[in-house]
Amino acid sequence: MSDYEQQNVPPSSDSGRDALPPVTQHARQYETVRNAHETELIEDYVELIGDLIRHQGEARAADLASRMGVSQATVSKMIRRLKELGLVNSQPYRSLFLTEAGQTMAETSRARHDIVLQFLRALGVRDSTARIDAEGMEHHVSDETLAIMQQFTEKNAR
Amino acid sequence: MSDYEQQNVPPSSDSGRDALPPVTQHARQYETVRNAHETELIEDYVELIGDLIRHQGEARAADLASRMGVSQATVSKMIRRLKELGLVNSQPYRSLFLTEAGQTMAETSRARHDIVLQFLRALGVRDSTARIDAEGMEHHVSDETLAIMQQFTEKNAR
DNA sequence: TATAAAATATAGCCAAGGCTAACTAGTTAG
DNA sequence: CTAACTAGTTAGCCTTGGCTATATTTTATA
Ligand SMILES: [Mn+2]
Ligand SMILES: [Mn+2]
Ligand SMILES: [Mn+2]
Ligand SMILES: [Mn+2]
Repeated sequence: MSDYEQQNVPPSSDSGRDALPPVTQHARQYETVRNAHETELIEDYVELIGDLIRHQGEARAADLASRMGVSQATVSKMIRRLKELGLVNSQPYRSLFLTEAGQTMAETSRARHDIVLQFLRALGVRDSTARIDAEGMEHHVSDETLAIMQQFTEKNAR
Repeated sequence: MSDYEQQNVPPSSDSGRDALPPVTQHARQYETVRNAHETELIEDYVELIGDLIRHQGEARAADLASRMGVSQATVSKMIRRLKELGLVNSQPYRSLFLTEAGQTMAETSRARHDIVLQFLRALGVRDSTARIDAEGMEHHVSDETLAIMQQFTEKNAR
């Protein structure tokens, strides 16, 4: 009964600047983000396993835990998932290996990660900040944008 | 007993190019990403509610659902969370309002979102791609990088 | 070579963020 | 003014990705 309205500035045609995107396109934006989040962690783990093998000769669960900043139990559970997904091979209590599919994913992810990182550095972002930002951004950069970043980096300095 | 080793290329000093970051710093990268993911959705909802109010005069749960590409049940649950967090006010079955805190968050998020979007456009990314990428990237861009993006956009065209 | 320590695994708990199905409240048309 | 439709809520289920505590297995050391 009593009107509880608090403000309710009416549309008045064009209140703000940029209009809202069409509903379908808008929904696609968020859907893309949700999809990226589904694979993000998987990619980071696989990429890290690949990096550990390249840099230290082997990947142990304990290294994953300390580098990820997460408990060993969390890593253990994740490794089970990676095996189920056919990305990792290992015997219990032994170090980890990437399957063919895992190696492919690791390479793809690392390449993408590097492009984003180098782009940020080329833009003028400090190295430690660039590393942090790249870790999150890499999963949300389209191929189109990635290509443009790579060109930019090539042109602008090293 | 039998050796199951598959490859195991030893460290050989410097296998790859860029060395791995120190463990603590490396962990901080992933922690930052995890933190961003905790607030991401909240920010997107609040930002969207603000945008709907600005552009259509009110924000209804149904609009949130169609724009987010998600079921009404999901939105309803989220709204309860937003209320618990003190970001949103509403009576059951009525439209949504932002609290003071909610408005502040909406403005901050929108400003950040716009900077990232305009930066991508200035870089040369097509509009529809830029919108998709910005929706995910915005949550992983540090203040430092954001400032640099803004400068870049100002210098480089519109 | 026992035994202590370190690494890995498993169990069980929790919160977030999806979903469908069933129910309830508001709004609109006849 | 009632019936039908639309909008919003609630319940219950699921997966993901954290955690702690407790086993188990390997590895190192006395
Ligand atoms: Mn990452
Ligand atoms: Mn993300
Ligand atoms: Mn946004
Ligand atoms: Mn977003």
